[in-house]
Amino acid sequence: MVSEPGRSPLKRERVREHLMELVEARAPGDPIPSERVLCEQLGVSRPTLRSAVDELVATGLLVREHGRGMFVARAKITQELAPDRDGHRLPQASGTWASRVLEFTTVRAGARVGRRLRISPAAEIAYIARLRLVDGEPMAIEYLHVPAVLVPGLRPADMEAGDFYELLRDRHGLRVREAVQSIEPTVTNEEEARLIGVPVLSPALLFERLTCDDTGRPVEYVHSVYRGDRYRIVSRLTLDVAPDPAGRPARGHHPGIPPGDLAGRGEVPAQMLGDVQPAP
Amino acid sequence: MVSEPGRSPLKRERVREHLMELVEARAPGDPIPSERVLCEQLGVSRPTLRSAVDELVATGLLVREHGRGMFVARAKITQELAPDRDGHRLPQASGTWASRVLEFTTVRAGARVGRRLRISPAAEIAYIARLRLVDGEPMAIEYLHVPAVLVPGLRPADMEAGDFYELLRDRHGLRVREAVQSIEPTVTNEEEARLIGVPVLSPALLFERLTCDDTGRPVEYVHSVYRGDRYRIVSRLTLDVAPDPAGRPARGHHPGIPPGDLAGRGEVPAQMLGDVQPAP
DNA sequence: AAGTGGTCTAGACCACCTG
DNA sequence: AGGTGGTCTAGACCACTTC
Repeated sequence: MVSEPGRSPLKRERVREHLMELVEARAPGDPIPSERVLCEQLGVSRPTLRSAVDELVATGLLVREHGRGMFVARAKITQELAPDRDGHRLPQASGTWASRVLEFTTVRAGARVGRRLRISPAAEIAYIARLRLVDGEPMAIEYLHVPAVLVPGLRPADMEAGDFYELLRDRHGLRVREAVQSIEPTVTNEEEARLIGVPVLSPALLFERLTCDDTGRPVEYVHSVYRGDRYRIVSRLTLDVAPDPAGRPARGHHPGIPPGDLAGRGEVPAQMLGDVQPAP
Repeated sequence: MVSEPGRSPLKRERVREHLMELVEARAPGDPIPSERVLCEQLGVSRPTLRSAVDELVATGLLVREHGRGMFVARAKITQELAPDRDGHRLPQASGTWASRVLEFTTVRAGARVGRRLRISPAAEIAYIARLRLVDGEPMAIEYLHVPAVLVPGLRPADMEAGDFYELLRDRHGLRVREAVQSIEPTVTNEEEARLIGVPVLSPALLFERLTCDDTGRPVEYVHSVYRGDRYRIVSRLTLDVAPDPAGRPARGHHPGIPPGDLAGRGEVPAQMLGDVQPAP
């Protein structure tokens, strides 16, 4: 059968719109019709239908459950941001954090990690992969790299209890002082998706952090992936547009706000958030 | 033809591994074989091959160009994080920011926005959609909502030049004081992808911000989507593990570091970064 | 057993780019 | 014209869940 050749801007998009109406007409947790039923109703093949569903799943509006069906997501990914009546109380961090060590080995640093930690690529490092859990639910996967000479006798159990930085101080005499951290959006690959329990290609936050001790020596390089459907960064910013219009400009004093929001320039304090990486 | 039923853990994953080897063996910008050639080499159908490619494109390792082919991405999505020899200089923000107004209308707030801005759903707001550009390249799409009574006479051109907060102060007598902002990872939908020039389902950062003036009255609600392949947040953190082991715990004094990195508890300062949204 | 989502195939047509 | 990626189809088999 040949479909009408008129301008039909992406069948997938049409299906997505229909799905979004279905979602909006239902309450969180409600089931929606099965893939095969929707295919027939909409007159599309299953891969096409599934492709549209993929998008809503990635956006966090729909969830699939294997032999059961598809359901309107319970936790809206964009939930209420701001203040509950009195004050400006921010959503509090909650839940109990725990760790489960997945891998604990000593390996050579290699070129990439060695460069970051400023040690020889042949130097040994403790490599730890651990799952971070909140109230027993996987929240993130974390890959730590620490020069082995700095943490003799480190055991896996050490990485499942307490504060790692306190351990560095109390047992190894290392005082962390400063860290440079980058945050960027990513999507989960197969391994990450499996470990933190989300679909492949789900939104996630990628953290990279290089931590130095009080002598400026790098002590840890951390690479971690946080699931995007349950983790967000919330910050309260104190703004201060220059009280004196003629005085020194107050630009660059708005940590956490993307620079373009504030001015036509790009000067941003390295101090906190809000930096741009120019494309090489 | 029936494929050997042995444990073949996802054909797609096998293809992805092969593709990653191809990428690593080439320099940025180099072409890789065409989809049909790869299908034959790997013995998979084209949808399967494309599904694997989709993942690498989303990750930022590959780029597709319509009638031309597939190429190793030029800009590595995870670029060098840390310090260039002397000091700890952070990558500086760079480039010239500009704005292009896409839509400028006055509409009723509606339930969602009205609630956020703490005004009647029937109250009018200025709704502005604008593209944010860096050196002429699209970087983000931004949706502003400002109560119309606060900004009489606001014109589209006002939103393309200068600092909006300074405009609020100088022309409308509003002094922004505080903002609550959330940052979460997301993926682009069709509209966002088209506007900022990335593939659908690319990683992106979703900002939401509610800004209040010095009387605590909300003056703007902003929702913006930043492309993930060219934008990242970089911060320098000054850490301070309690110098006195017996004193009050220094926990919660590490802004920007996910709480689980520090302790088994969940107490995190609302002050800055690093909050968890429990699933409702 | 029957229904669900998860994966994969083989082939088709289109739009775009390069000779 | 011939290659490339972009989209879609119709059908198959599997794994999981429910009855």
